Amino acid sequence: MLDPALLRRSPDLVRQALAERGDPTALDPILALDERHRNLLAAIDQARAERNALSKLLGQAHGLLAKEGPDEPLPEKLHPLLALVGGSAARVGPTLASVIEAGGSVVRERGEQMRVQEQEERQLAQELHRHLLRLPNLPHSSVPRGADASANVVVREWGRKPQFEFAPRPHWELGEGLGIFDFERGAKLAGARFYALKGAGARLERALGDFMVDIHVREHGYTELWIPHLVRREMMEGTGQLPKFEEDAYRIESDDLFLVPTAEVPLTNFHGDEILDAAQLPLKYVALSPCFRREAGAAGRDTKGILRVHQFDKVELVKLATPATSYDELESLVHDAEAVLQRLGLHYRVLLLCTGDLGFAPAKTYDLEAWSPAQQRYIEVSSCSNCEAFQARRANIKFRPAPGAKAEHVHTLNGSGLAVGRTMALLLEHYQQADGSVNIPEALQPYTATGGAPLTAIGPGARA
RNA sequence: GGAGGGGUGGCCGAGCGGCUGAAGGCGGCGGUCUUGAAAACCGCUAGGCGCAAGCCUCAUGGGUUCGAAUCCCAUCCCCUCCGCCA
Repeated sequence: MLDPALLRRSPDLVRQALAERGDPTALDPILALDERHRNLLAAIDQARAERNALSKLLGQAHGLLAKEGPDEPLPEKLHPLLALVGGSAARVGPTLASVIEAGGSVVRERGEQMRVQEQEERQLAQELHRHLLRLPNLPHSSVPRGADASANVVVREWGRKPQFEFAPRPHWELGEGLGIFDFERGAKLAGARFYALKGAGARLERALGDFMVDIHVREHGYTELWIPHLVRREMMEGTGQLPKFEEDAYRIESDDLFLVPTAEVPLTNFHGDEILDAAQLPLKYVALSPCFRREAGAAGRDTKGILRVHQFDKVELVKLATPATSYDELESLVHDAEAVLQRLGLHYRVLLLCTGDLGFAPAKTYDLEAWSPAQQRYIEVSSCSNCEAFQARRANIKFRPAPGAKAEHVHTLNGSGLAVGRTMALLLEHYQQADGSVNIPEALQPYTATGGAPLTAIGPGARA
């Protein structure tokens, strides 16, 4: 969600930024709604102030009435009542009882009016909120302008395209040939775009996930989290998947829960409705989780292999940072993700997405794309973004810059570190041999072997 | 699934229908004292909107009332016990 104050203060700036994102959705209806809403609020405010004042005096009058009796004249300090009731002692009558009666009916009337106004106000507020939730984030000033992916900028490349003395085969052929992918049975179980892994394939999936999490925990200082894979609707709203993209998500109707499309949702919302100490920031979390996506609208794309499927594993990185450091944190987040590809020896490039290719919540995004020798193209294996306060505002995540200071929204960042399924696919293609076998890169071998360093204890101070 | 308890400020926790935006404690901040620190003592310390006056917020919505954190109804959420169970 954008800062409503910004919309009011600099509508032109916002309009322009939204246009650059290719989403010139009318800001103007929102501004109009906002104005109506605020006017109404002011009116209600004033009406309520008057009613409160009257009520308070009436309360005192009631007190006197109980003590003194109904025919007491109105004491001096309650004379303001007469003005509020809209009469003089002569018209209303000089006694306590008569003033109370007149006052009561005035308040009742005003209450009726206010009730109507309040109802309208609530509707306006809701409508405004609905609109605001559908407005995408504004691009950061360092984001290149462009209408679509063709305007993305290659920031750097790492490694080299592997050369083969034979025609490299695509991962789905390799996987089926080795008997480690089973597309048919996956589809039998759950339908198209689901698959199964077998033997070394299943092991490789687990190994890759562990390998990635360990790097981030041990070397990059992230705290591992294990989180629910089903989340409430509000969490999906918090990170921006809802309300606009509900058709992309799997939903459990009986409980109105959603299967997470990415661990970004539970990780980012982990501190929802909290005020954090500045000293704890940045918070860095990593989780390995399955991701569920309906891929609505992707019909016909990437139908072969495991690049576009309804369920895959992903290691996700999330940071909560102060606004002052969030862009530095974004750079280091990208490096954290890159480290995994480097360790695996996979050639990749880093892409800075242009305004038109930016997702809904991010202000700035780098994509990591690894090379597919078989398809002769780069495949996205990670997307690292700074969402600034966009998600924090929705999820209500704040921090206190200094003790006693006013709480501000944190900046939220997220990035894949990495998508496990796609990484496995590209790894198979990279390390394939002429005979259809595949070598396991050295860095991964401790994880594909059984055993490893045993966990001997869990306790305070233990490094997980 | 059955029965019950509960949702109040950064946290814990009180709160006769009006003087309660809310006692008390913890935590935090500032001060006194001290060579310094601790302890002790004193003071300050919810959020939102608004230039301000002021208004809103005691889970959410509705109702009763001149007036609701306090009474009634509905919804959501949390917890406890029992049953079932990886």
